[in-house]
Amino acid sequence: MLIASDFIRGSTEIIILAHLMKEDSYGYKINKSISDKTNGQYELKEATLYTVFKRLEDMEMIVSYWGDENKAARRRYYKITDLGKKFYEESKKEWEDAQNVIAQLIEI
Amino acid sequence: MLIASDFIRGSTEIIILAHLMKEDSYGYKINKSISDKTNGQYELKEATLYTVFKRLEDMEMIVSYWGDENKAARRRYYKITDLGKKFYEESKKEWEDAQNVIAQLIEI
DNA sequence: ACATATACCTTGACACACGAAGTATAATAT
DNA sequence: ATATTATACTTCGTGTGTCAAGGTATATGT
Repeated sequence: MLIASDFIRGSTEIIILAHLMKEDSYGYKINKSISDKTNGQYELKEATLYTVFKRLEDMEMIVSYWGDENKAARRRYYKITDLGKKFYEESKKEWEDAQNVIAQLIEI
Repeated sequence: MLIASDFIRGSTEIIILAHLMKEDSYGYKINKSISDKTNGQYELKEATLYTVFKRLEDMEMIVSYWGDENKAARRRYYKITDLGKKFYEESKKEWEDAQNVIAQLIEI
């Protein structure tokens, strides 16, 4: 079953940052990873993905650099900054708080 | 701490329907209840609240009627329909699924 | 030659939440 | 008496995040 995007909205930044906490990565790979991890239940649309990268870079949560592939299509890698790491940890707490609040309100 | 509204987005309908599952109610009271239940961590803005009522009524999830108060300010009461009850139960399941998916993606 | 997979980018539209403002009555404080 | 606060609903315009639809480019398989 597919996940309604309005339930995910606002979580895309954290999801991407969570990936970058592990290692530098690039858009296409991150999206594949999301799709795999959720058994196809969820995947970001490309337009959304690159919009979020742009936003996170403007916020200085991530920086980007071109991979030196001489073979395949060029990849733009993203790296999380110290600010981004801090933001990720805080956002995760906020997310948990929000889930608790909503769960209480809808009586789960 | 206040809850970021993007974490709530998409949950407002369920939150309101959850209240109406208990009993018919009106906007002001529902919002007070939300504020009380969350110890002030969250409250819907009035514009949002009435927008959601409008949307739910258009979707035939709820119906409304004027209260017969002869004393205080007039109240518009809302009642959940059978369709609304069904929608509520389904949405709750979807919400839980979405939370599990996100939790997995951000490694909680 | 053609299709498919990889990989990135941009533009415009849409839906939801919200800020700001307004209307109206009842209760309470000064 | 009159000013303020609490109750209660409404409408209009704006902003943000997501997405549909389109595009570019290279490598590999058939």
